[in-house]
Amino acid sequence: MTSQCYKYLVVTNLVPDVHNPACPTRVVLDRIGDRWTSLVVLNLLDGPLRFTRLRAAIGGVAPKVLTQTLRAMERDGLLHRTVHAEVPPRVDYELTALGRSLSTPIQAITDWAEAHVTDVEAARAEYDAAREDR
Amino acid sequence: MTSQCYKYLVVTNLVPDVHNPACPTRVVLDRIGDRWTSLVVLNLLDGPLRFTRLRAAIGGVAPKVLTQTLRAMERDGLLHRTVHAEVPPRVDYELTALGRSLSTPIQAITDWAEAHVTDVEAARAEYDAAREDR
DNA sequence: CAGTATCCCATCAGATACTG
DNA sequence: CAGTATCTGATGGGATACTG
Repeated sequence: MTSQCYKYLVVTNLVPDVHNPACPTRVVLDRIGDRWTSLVVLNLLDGPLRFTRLRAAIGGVAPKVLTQTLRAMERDGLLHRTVHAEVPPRVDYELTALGRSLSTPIQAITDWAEAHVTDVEAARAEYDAAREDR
Repeated sequence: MTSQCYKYLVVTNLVPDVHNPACPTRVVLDRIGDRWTSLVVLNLLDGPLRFTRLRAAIGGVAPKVLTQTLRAMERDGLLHRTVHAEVPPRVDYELTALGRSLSTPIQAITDWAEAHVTDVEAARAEYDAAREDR
């Protein structure tokens, strides 16, 4: 149920800490592994955006889902949500320093992906071809 | 439906490539964002393991799920699966060079998590406390 | 404009039992 | 030993319509 905690694995090669409910790396993977969080981070790096602009910048995200994503990120301290007392309403989303710092691991993933996606796709094609021969 | 591709976002700030079905970063996030792949990578860094040993090393993963994970990783060229013609059967799982290289972005995530998990948890506590006051 | 409210589905993941 | 088969539930994500 609970998984090994990466911290102890990487640092000391210890046995699984089965009763650790909040493995740091698991927390982060659950967040940036979702569909939209990393795109939100990248799109807000240049400065704050309001809801509709952000949604258009990302593309293809339903308003409900974007709201969920932004609320979760706000809760985690990754961004600030600022409601301006205007009509029509204006809400700005801006990364915190913590949120901006998340671009480092995201960039590491993007870099790896760019460098190796052709290898992955070749491997998939080969694997699938081998299975088709039967 | 299809999301913006990270490549064009990061490199050129272009508009969403809505019809790109295989955004490299999306492919990678879908893989390492799952529950077990990154733990498999970390546990195989020191050398090959057979199924049951790997399962014990990771801890808490059902055999069906581990098999799914390993098959997907094999298909992506991240590891080799070697069946020895013995009784009882012996199957070794060993990372490829590609699989080992994946430890770089995984490590970037782990590092970020270790460095900032207290910030995230503090933000969560604050957020939840603020909501409870009503 | 910035969301909510509903409904819905696919997928992931786990539990459990069984097998070549 | 190294899986497969089956069932099940949780959750993430999406479509659509509506509202303060």
